[in-house]
Amino acid sequence: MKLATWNVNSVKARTEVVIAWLKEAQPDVACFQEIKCTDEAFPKEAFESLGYNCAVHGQKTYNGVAILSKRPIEDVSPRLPGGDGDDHARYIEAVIPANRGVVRVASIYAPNGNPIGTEKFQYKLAWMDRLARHARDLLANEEHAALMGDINVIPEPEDCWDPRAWENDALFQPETRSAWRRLQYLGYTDAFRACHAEPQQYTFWDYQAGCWQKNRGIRIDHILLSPQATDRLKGCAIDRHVRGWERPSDHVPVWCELDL
DNA sequence: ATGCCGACAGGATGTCGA
Repeated sequence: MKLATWNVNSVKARTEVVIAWLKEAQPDVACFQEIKCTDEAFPKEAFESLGYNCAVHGQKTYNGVAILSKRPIEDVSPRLPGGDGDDHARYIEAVIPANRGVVRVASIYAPNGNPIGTEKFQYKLAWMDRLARHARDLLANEEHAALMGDINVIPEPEDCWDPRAWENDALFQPETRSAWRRLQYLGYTDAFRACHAEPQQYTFWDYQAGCWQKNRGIRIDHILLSPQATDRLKGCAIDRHVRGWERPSDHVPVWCELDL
């Protein structure tokens, strides 16, 4: 079973690119972030014609997440527990039946948090705390779970082209990286790092300053697997080439294969 | 240097992203 995540940076502006990638990659499940549209404006029919069911938690202009699945989508919950008054559409979770058992998947768009020293950074940390609490609660189910998305964390210095360039950025603060480690201490595995040791493997390249051409990127899109899902992990990869397509997102898809 | 790019809403240019 192939599970993928991709921050598409507007699904309306990217529909053709997304369709091209779905046809090429053929994921069983695809989690999208930053769809930047309401549920009504989501181009469901285009994806349904490729055989996908859609669960959408949209929002006008900003944020917005979705789950596409070739199999039925069950038990959809369109928010992360604990967000009192938080109206950002940053989380959707559902259960997908597999050949053997089920897999719980979440499409996650964690806050950016810049600039540091502001309420935006506090919001980022509070949101990561909520994510950790919910991730902890999910472990009690002892099920296959894949928490995937734009987590907006650079885990280690080797996950960016120049750590000094990121030292004042919210994505690389000690508190941010601590929140990331907490998810792993709970028992979740970074699927990409479980499969690959090479440094400088990126999922995002800024549109500006020729970052793509110079390969100045960061690895911020992640797949976190529960222990049960990790035991089924067969492989994980970054679809880097998609960044070179016409009118690309600034992020590229990340996917993993689970023996389910 | 806080811009360089790109999407959005709206109908000019400010906000946001990372």
